[in-house]
Amino acid sequence: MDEIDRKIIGLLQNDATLSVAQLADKVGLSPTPCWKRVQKLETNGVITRRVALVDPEKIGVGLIVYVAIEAGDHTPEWLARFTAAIAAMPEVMEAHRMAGEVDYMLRVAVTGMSEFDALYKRLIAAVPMRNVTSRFAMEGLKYTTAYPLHRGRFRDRSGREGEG
Amino acid sequence: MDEIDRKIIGLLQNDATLSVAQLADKVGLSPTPCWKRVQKLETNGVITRRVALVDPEKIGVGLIVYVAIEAGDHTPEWLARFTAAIAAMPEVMEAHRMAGEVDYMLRVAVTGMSEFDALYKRLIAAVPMRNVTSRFAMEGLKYTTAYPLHRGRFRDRSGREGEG
DNA sequence: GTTGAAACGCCCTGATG
DNA sequence: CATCAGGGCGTTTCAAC
Repeated sequence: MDEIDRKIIGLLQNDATLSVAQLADKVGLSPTPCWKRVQKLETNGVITRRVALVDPEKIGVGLIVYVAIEAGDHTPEWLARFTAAIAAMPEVMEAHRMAGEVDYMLRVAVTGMSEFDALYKRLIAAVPMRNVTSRFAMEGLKYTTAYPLHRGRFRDRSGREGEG
Repeated sequence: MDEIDRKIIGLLQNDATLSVAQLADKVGLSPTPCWKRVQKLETNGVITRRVALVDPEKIGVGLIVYVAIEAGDHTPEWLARFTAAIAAMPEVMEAHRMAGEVDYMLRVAVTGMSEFDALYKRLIAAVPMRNVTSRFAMEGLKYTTAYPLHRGRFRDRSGREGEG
């Protein structure tokens, strides 16, 4: 994982339709080794998948809601049931277990308030909640799936800190 | 935008490496019209881009933080400066203007606490803040870029409600 | 909508230096 | 790492039904 690998990742995170030839040109490599690097990034699990991004407004899921949840109780069973419940809900696009007051944060995409209300009811029916706070988005200011890449800050297999 | 289009979107949201032939087979179409539908979805802006998704842990950005912000003042200038500031910060992967108490929500990806602290300082230096509340993710339970697709609930060009 | 068939480019794999 | 060469697949466009 060197500077060239990071360049490849950065480019592919923004446009996965780039051909190996174009990619090689942009990172200053010939196609063959560039192709091998891409393969290795995929087999190593760095690049996990290639997907199409869709305009949510165009398909009618314009309402984004952030949901902060406090668990009803703190048991493995609760977590298991909660995890299974949100896994089965396509409207829940993201879920994290948090540090601090709030136990879980969800990012939800729905068509509108009525659909969100239905989701809320399914959620509280699936598992007991101590508190649920929903925050509704009015306007999207920024959205990207590209993670930030740092000049040479990473941790390699041996566990040492790296610096490009 | 009919049921077949929605199937195509659903499949491509999960795997953009599918060939037109495979896609056509899965949606019950022959390759030619299937290819035309994909083209139309792209020119109409439904499919906006194709990107590679990366494992954040593998590239060292394992810390996800949700930041709730109350604006220092409510003026167009504040919003303009804030928007410009976060646009220039690759660590800020998502930003929404919210309804209710919290004015803005950010989703941030960083290498660790020290980097988050540096980002926080850049943020409050860029524009005055009334309140900033940061919540740190311990564990990711779910993540998808695929928006939910509803059986025939959409709004077509003429503005009428549609039902498949 | 369907099938069939072209042309072209790219993917992927070897070989060599 | 670079370059060259090749087979095979997929895309893209065309024709006709």
